[in-house]
Formats: sequence, C-alpha cells, structure tokens
Amino acid sequence: MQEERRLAVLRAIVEDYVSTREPVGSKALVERHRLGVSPATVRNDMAVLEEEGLIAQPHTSAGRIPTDKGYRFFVDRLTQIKPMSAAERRAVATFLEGAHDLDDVIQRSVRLLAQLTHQVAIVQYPTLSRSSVRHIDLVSLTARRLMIVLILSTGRVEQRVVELPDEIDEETLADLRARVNRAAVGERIVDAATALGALIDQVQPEHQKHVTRIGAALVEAMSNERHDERVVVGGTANLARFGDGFDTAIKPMLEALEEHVVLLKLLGESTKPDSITVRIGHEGPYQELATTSVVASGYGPGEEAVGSLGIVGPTRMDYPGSMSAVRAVARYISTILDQA
Amino acid sequence: MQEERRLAVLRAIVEDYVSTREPVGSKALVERHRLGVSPATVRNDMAVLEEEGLIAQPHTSAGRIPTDKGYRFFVDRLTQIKPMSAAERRAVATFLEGAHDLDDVIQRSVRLLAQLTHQVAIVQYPTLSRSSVRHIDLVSLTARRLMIVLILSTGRVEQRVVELPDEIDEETLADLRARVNRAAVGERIVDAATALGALIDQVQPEHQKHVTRIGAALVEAMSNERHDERVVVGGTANLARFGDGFDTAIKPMLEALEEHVVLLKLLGESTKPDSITVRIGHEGPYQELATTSVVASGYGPGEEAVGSLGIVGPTRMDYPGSMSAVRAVARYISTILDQA
DNA sequence: TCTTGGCACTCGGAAACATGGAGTGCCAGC
DNA sequence: GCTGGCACTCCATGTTTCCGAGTGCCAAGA
Repeated sequence: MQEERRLAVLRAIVEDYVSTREPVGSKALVERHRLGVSPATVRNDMAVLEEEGLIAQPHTSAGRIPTDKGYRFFVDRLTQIKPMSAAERRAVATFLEGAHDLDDVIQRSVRLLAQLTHQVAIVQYPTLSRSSVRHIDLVSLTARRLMIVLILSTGRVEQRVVELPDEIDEETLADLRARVNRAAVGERIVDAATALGALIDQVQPEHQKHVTRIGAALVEAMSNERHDERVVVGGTANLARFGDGFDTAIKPMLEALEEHVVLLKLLGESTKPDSITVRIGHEGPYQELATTSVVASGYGPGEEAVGSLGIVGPTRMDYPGSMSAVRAVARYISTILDQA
Repeated sequence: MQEERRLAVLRAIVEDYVSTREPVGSKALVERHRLGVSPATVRNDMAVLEEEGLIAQPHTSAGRIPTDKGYRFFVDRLTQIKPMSAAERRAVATFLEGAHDLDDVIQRSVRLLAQLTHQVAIVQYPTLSRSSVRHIDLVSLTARRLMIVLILSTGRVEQRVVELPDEIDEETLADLRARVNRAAVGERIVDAATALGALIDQVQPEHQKHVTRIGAALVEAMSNERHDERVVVGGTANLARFGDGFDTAIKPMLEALEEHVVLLKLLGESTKPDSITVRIGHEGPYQELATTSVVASGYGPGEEAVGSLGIVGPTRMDYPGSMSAVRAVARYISTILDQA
C-alpha cells in the first residue's frame, strides 16, 4: 500500500522536524528512517501530502515542514500516547509525594510538568464552585471584629475579616459557629450558600444581624470569582527553547502568561478528568499564539474535573511525550486530592 | 566650574542612553541638552569621564554609554527620587484598596509595580519568622486524621494534615484547641514554639501523645523554610523591553525567575522598611545577571521589615522612576498590613 | 587656562555581490 | 509504480565595498 507509506512519511517528517527544528528533505528522510524506498519516491509522496495540505515548503528548494493540519493528523491518527518509563513514573510519584498542602501540590506539579516536557506549564487551582465545605471557623479578634475561616474539601483556605454591627460574646459565637458548621459542612458551595441563608430565621432575633453579616462574608468568599481564576505558571525559562522569532512567538507568549484569564481560556474547559485535549496552532482562541500548541487535561478525584492543567509550547513539539506527561501529572494530582 | 559641567554631561549621557538605548555622541548631546558649550568641549569632558571609569565606548568611533560605576554615581549623586504625580498616587491607592486578603494584596502589588515601572516585579510574602500567631484551628477530618490550620498576623495561612496515634473525640479536641490557642496566639513564631512545648506537661497524660504530634506539626509549619522563600513575580512580558541580547539578558533572567531562592537573594535582606536599595549590574550576586539592576525595598508595618519587594531590569533603566514606584508600593503594602 | 573649529582617522553596519549546496520537479527507463 | 539522472531554484553564508557618525588631537582664539 502506498497510502500507508505516505503516512509513514508524514510521521517521519513530523518526528524529524520536531527533533531537528529544520525543514526535512527527501534524502535526509530515507537516511534516518528505513522506508525502503528511494528519495525520488519519497518526493512523490511529499508532493501528494503537500497537495492534501498536510505539509508545506517554507520556500522552493527547501525541505518540508508539517502544517497545523499535518500535526493534527499526526496526533489523531499516527501516534499514541507514549507510556512513561518506569524511572519517570517513579520520579513523578516521589516528586509529588512530599507535598504538605495544596499550595505545595500545585507548585510541585507545575515544576514537574515543566521539567518533564521542557515546556511552559500551567496549573489551575481547584475551582471553588466545584468543591464542598469542610469546615468553617469564626474567630473573634476583638469584641467586634471577627475572622472567618473557610476550609474547602480541596484543601483551599479562604479567610475574611468582618466588622460586626455590635459586640458579640464568646458563648453566642460558639453557638453560631456550631450552627454555621452544621448547616454548611459537607455541602457543595452552591448549596452551602442557600443553607446559610435559611439559617437566619433559626437564630434569636438579636443575633440575626450577626448571622446576616457573617453569611454575607461567607457567600462572598465562596463565590469569589477572582479566585476561580487562580493559575500558576512554571517553566518559563523553556521559552528560550522556542527558538527563533522572538516577536512572533515569545513576546505574545510572555504577555499571555501575565493574564490569568487568557491562560484559563487556553487551558479550556475540561469537564472530565483523564481526557486530554490538544489544540494546535491556529485552532486556539488567540491569533497571536498561532504558532503555539496547548496540551491540557482536567483533573479531580471524581468524575468531574475540579481544575485543569497543561502545557503550552511551539506547534513544533513532542506531542506524544507531552500528552503522556500531562496525563501522568493530572492523574497524580487527582489521587492526591482524593487522599487529602 | 567645569567639574560641574562634567557631571551635567554624565547626567545627560545617562538620561539619553536610557531613553534612546543607543550610545550617545558629543554632537547629539549638545543638541538635546542646553549645555552652552560646543561638541568639542563635551568631547574633552567625555575623555575625562572615561578616564574616571564612569562612561565607556563600545568601540572606537562610537558614542559613549555609562558604565555600572557611572550609573552608581548617577543614582547616588546626580538625581533624587522622582515624586509621583497625583494621578499616580491615586492609581496606587485605588489599585491596592480593593484587596480582600493577603494573596490579593501581594498579587495586586506585583501587577502594580510591574505596570508602573515597565519592568519585572518581585514581591516576597511576609516571612513567617517575623510574624506572630493569630489563630490556630484543629479540624477533624476523620476520627484519626486532623487538619491543622495556622493563621498568622500577616494574614498568611498554613495548613497541615496529621495522622493521630489513636482516635480523639470532639470534646477533647475542643479542649486542645482552646489550650493551644491560649498558649500560642499573639506570640511571635519563635516564642510560640516554646509555648507549645510547655503545653505538653499541662494536659492529661493520655492526651500527651496527641499534643506532641500536633505540636510537632505546628512547629514544622512555623519553621517552614520553604515558605519563607515564597515570592511572586509579575510583568515578565516587560522582558521584551530588555532589547537586544536574548542570550545575554533574557535567558538568564527567565531562569532566575524560576528559582525563588535566586530571586530572594536578588532582593537582598532589607531589614528596614522605607530604605531603598539599588544594585547595579555586576554589584549583584549573579554573574549571569551582570547586565541587570535591582531596585528593592523592605516593607512592613513596624520598624522592622517583614518582607521585601522590588523590580529587576536592565542596567539601562529609569532609576529615579523605579525607585519612586518601589517606595510607593512598599509604603502602601505596609499601611495595608497595618490595618489588617 | 579653557574653549573651539578644523581635520585626519577609525571602525561598525548596511548594501551589494559572489558562491556552494541542499532540495526540488520532472522525465525516461526499468 | 519505483528509481536514477539532471537541470533548476534559491537560501544561507561569506566577501567586499562604502558611508558616515564619532573620535582624538592640534593650533588658534578668548
């Protein structure tokens, strides 16, 4: 089948171009890959592939490079996710095991991902909206100032200081604390808010204004959109590998990395853990990043993702390797969140 | 006085070079600055300045650029910190006012600083060692797993999960919680540790092992060196302004930004708030960053700094402006921490 | 003693030009 | 349908030329 060989040629071109960063010619191809045919034959195949829009020539008398469409074909049909080596698996495990708290887990993940892929890594914090309340604490700082501590199932901690309308004694506070916890603990964020609302009617009238105040602060803390946007970036030094084109690739990338909203859009909405998304070049939402690809995945202990993570790199990247690394790290975070 | 004019020439060279990024020649100087003398005279002055090591020629038949020593002289003697415009002051105030919690304050500060200076901004979290305990919470996850939440005066939150030697009931836990808080709240970190140690003898023997375990976790969390290293970076997109020399300037910079330890060393130990440090080029601790300068300041509500912040940019930077911005942001953080 | 115009000199950078080689497309023969 | 051969293209690289900004120095003037 020549059809088959043509695809082998495409695969070879992608692989060579990724590793050498240079347009690959027919002669070099047959030398590096045992295709069993002559350069002339490969040239014919190349002509067909070019007609199909899978590869292109930067200019006449240069080798071929894959187009975005070519990479897409490669990712979808010509390769499968590279399983990680035992050593790599071990590295991932030990690297993430030592983490103390959520911040630590996220931070280590980002580093690990950047190290494994040699690309820029992005990890989103677990979203508030999809987690549940683990504990709420009310601490009086002074008689009229109260600190509210909100602890979520994912390990995230939010705190707020509120000014109370008037003084509150320890006893009442203890009562409130108990009630609030009884109402909210275990509930998902959305439900917790309504549960807290219902609480107002259950307390003595003279305490209602306190509850209202506290409830408002809690609801505010829970629905904190800003924090839903929290992402951590690592491996920016790998931008140096982007190679040429400072203005066309690195500058817009640096700008994107500053904007969390942009990054979140890049990662995309992965609703399910363990399904890897690859977005190649122009497929992404930003024109300035047309020369970059994103490999992303959701993570989370259950069926539903509580956050996303991924890597961003030049379209000319090692897709199988990246996908494998992203998957591995996503899985590890998921299990760790499950334990915590 | 020709001595005076010579320094005017130096100042003019620094200013021109900073704004044009190009070696400045005698003719251009007299045109842009009203020095009242001819190019030939300026050339003579330049020769003297060069002999003194304050300026240099990239090559014969090129204009002059300031040396590190020249910048140092400029910063120390030829300029004073530019006061910020009213509009800028207002921007800073409104920008930082909306912050809810510590994370927010830090994040906003970093952005603001980057925006004001058009450089890379670095803000260190308040160090643990210099803050005091505001509240400790013990939350039982299961009968034998306990989450410890440590909240500090600066607003920082640390959390740990510990496995208890055996089960503990809610009542005992409440008692422990009260005791632990009574012992540690308000104490500075160092003292809190000893206070917790003393606590062990005061509880019933059957609970001692719990207290020991909890105490150990707390002490560990308090003395967490790793978290003392926490810094946030922003404005990396401004690296694009670094201009030429990707390898000589941007790459090492990106690498440095990955390593929090390096960043902290760059910021240096500012023990007092409101004293601004400028480190120019080779004066810094890293050879790879010999073409970059750091403008830093401590911050903190009291006499002693609880953290540092600053900016990093090419030696060819607007020192007066940067110093002014760093000072302004440091002051605002200080006052905000004071209120919180 | 300092300043200034004049002048010869230097040297980097841009432009113009040459050249070698990798790669292509196409064709005729197997 | 594959292959070797061949003419052709064109980029990358190296070489040469040339221009001009800038310098240092000197002799004359204030």
